[in-house]
Amino acid sequence: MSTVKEVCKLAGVSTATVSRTLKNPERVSEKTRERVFKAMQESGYRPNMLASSVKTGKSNALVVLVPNLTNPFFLKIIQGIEQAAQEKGYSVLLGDTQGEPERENEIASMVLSNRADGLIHLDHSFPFSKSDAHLADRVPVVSVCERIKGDKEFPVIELDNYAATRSLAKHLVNYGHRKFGIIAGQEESRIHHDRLAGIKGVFADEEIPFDDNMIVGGAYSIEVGQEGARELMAKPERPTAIFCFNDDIAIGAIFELKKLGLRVPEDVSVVGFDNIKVTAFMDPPLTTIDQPAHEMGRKAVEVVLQIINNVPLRRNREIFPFNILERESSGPVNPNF
Amino acid sequence: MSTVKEVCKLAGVSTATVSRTLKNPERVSEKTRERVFKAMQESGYRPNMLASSVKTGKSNALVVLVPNLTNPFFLKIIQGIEQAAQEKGYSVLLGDTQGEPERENEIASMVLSNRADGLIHLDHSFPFSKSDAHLADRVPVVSVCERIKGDKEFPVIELDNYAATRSLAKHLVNYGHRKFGIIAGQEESRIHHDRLAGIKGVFADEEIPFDDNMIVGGAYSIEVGQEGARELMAKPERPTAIFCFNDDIAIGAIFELKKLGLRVPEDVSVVGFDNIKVTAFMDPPLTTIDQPAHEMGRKAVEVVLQIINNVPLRRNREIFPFNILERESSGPVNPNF
DNA sequence: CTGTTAGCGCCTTCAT
DNA sequence: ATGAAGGCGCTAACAG
Repeated sequence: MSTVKEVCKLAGVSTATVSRTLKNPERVSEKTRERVFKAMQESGYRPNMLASSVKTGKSNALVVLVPNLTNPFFLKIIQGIEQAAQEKGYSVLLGDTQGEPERENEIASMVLSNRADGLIHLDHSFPFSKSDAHLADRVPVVSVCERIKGDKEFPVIELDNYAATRSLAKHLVNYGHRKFGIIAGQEESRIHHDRLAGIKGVFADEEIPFDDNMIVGGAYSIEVGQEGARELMAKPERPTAIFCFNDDIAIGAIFELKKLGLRVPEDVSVVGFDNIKVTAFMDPPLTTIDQPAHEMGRKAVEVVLQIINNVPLRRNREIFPFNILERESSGPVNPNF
Repeated sequence: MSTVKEVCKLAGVSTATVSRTLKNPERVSEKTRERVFKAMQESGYRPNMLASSVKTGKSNALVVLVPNLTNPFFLKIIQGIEQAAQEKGYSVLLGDTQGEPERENEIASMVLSNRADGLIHLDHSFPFSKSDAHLADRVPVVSVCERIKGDKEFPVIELDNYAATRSLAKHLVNYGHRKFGIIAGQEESRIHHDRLAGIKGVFADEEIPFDDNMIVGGAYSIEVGQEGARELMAKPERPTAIFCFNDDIAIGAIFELKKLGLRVPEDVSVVGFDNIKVTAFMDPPLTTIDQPAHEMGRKAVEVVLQIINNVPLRRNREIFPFNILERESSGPVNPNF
């Protein structure tokens, strides 16, 4: 790989002129510009990004921390991030944390060692290690779809989870359901709270009794959905409708309900959350909440770049609108069930 | 962010000693080592990766080119890549190309500008622009699951696609099927050829006639699966079994067949390819080919690192074993159909 | 408009 | 075992 110097020799100019030809072409006469470009061609010159980054202190890269790469919902977000980043001339460093704190720490530390200028976090954990915590103050961080817990309030891009589950709950209540089950994900997270509160709010409005032992689950996976459905249907008072806190859980739940010989939605209604692509093609198509994941990813990039460029943020929370998709996995309560 | 110099001052040593403390601790006396570490702590020092990369000429990063981030199969590969890279101290730059040549060119050029040391490609296109082609000769490139077309033979990690579709075809023929349809992805790629050849090989063995107008499709998406199924079922001689060249296509095909009032597998058998997670939880669970995507991703990292480190490769093609999963979307031919 | 010069932060001989 | 000094490739004043 050839360097500036070779281009200098070939074009008969100084390094400054070469640099300028690339960064401020208008400050170079057309003649020399052409000569320099030609020299670049001939020598196969490529500017060394790293070298210029050392100078400017900017790596033009963003790190994305994702708890689980195989969750299609995250992928939609990441795709949005990726596209927005490309448009802005940034590249994306991907870190699959598997929810393990050590991995989070290690990946997050990339932004401390100048590999990246900012960090986008798709989980609720504080990603830095204790010893790095004080360094993290100056680092541009944004969280998407979750809120990072801890003292510092990081900017966040999120859905109105409370209103979303309210609308799901109303939808099911309107169908006559009174006995519910919930299969949740990780319970420590903020979105868990918001979603639960939304449901319980409707129950309170409608004076529907609900016992917390009808909440099962613990992770956002198909397997948890299966296990959760089995558990709920073994309760003394079986639910006629089940809230699943994401679509993967709903996929597992529906699979298991069918295996138990139950029909969806004739016997049990099931609703999901996220609207991953495949839910529209399931049997039955899943009633769920559509999150504008792609747009949320784009917004995350926008916000983190504002922080990087010291543009003051309008607000610390960006709340995106949801959309309830009433498909065929939910229906009227079955009086004979 | 503090630099070496501050550590020097605090510890009362030279920059060389600080550098050595990190890279060759054994060459520094225990006393000073401790002093230096303490100084690092106090000043919150983080080595600037970029700066050292300029010196060493290694960025310790790999670029991954993906045609479509939302395809779950690619995600399994990427997860494998990510993990292996992390273990080796490399970070992963992700580039979603959307199959667009310009994007490919731009992302691939990162490896020319020293942002990355190597490139892993999940598509069959030659990723560099024409003007970069001659520079690409010296760049470590590996392709996974596809073979990069062009003059140069890049190392490739792949499945025995021929044998895999052979086994699917035998499976269906054993069930008595004689009338087939195929919904394919992009037809220019090598894997398309191999998979088609595998199927036709079995047809030849069994003297089963097959007309190429029973091949439809054009992309690896759910929508193409839907459209393909509709098209095939409108043919004068309807197939009793359909090969889908990936699982997304199969998902769309099954959805559409049901919509047409047909039962799977009682009326029509459907088989997929890849074994993405959700296929095990569909109704009916999909018969498909399991690819060890995770391991293939890991292998890709291993191979590209060998090239980077000038370790001679044992072979230019690594062929991974497949596994046919006979689930419930395929069954005996229906004589009344 | 162009060249000279002085670094960016780190690594690495070469001395001591 | 440690320090001084030069340089990786590029950028950014400052001159001219």
